[in-house]
Amino acid sequence: MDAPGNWLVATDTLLLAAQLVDAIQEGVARRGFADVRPAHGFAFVCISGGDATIADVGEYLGITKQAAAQLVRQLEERGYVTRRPHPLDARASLLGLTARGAACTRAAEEAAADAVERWRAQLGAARFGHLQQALRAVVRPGPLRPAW
Amino acid sequence: MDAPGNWLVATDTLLLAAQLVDAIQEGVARRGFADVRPAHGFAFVCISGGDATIADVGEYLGITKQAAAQLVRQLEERGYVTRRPHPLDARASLLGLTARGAACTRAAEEAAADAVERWRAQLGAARFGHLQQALRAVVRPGPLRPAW
DNA sequence: GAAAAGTAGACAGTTTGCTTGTCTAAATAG
DNA sequence: CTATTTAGACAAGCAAACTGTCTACTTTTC
Repeated sequence: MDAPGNWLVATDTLLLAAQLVDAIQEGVARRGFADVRPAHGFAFVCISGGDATIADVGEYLGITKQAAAQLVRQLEERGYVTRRPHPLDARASLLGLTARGAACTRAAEEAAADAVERWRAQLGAARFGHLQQALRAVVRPGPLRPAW
Repeated sequence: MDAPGNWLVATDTLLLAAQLVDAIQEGVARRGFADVRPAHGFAFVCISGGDATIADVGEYLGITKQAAAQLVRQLEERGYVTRRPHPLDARASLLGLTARGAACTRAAEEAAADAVERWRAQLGAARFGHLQQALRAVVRPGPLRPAW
């Protein structure tokens, strides 16, 4: 029941994710976006989908509306996000990425791709494919919370 | 260069790690340890190694000595950790796990093993073995910081 | 062996990211 | 038209991190 390898797999997973986050963070900063945190990047993903509101961002990140509002305000002040009135609901605002926001999203994707590319190089195409498949199979879709 | 699958692999990795953290946290709480956070668990790993000081914990977790001191104080108050004088250095204290601390560590390992066991069940032995191997191959040893 | 420099950890204050609670204005259901 | 829900703002509070400063002890250097 208590397969000894399982704990090792767990720590490897956590360690790998932590290193990936660090690599993305570092790569994004190196590309000129030093004032964004990982959670901001995840918010970008949600916002770039188009037509997201503050409440949507909150639900996506698994935080309260208030926390999401604060996060969006920061991104607005820093020039990553704009708000325009919702055409159908005068209470709400629709969020959108500025050019800088889109550039930052691209930087994050590039940094992530670079890091993952190293995995591919280390594993070779076949084993990398297995990894890719296995991840897809065990992960459940859900919000990308900046947990722990 | 910009392999489209890479970003997906990255988000799957992050998502999987977040879900794993949640599962461990939930399993540990269900086993009777509701007052510990993930970072505490990582501190236990460091402390259970034996002969760790507060500064060691701080370095291991990638936080300042002050933050580590506060964390250790909480764990002491909650009965997970003890301090004894350092035999060679009157300034320092050596940390150790109490029985409760050891039990909590075991609970975390069990919860993690349970979560990973689900992966094994979903993948089958062969594909799980590939995952295990691939993780081992790409992860670099390092401190298990509660990053992001 | 004494003076200088470094280190372990405590104490105090500040920042930050999140929380709950309350409020408004607008939308929707009856 | 009234009652309920909802989007988001405002305020206060909490907790985990940070920096800065201090004391006591060790280690290094002369």
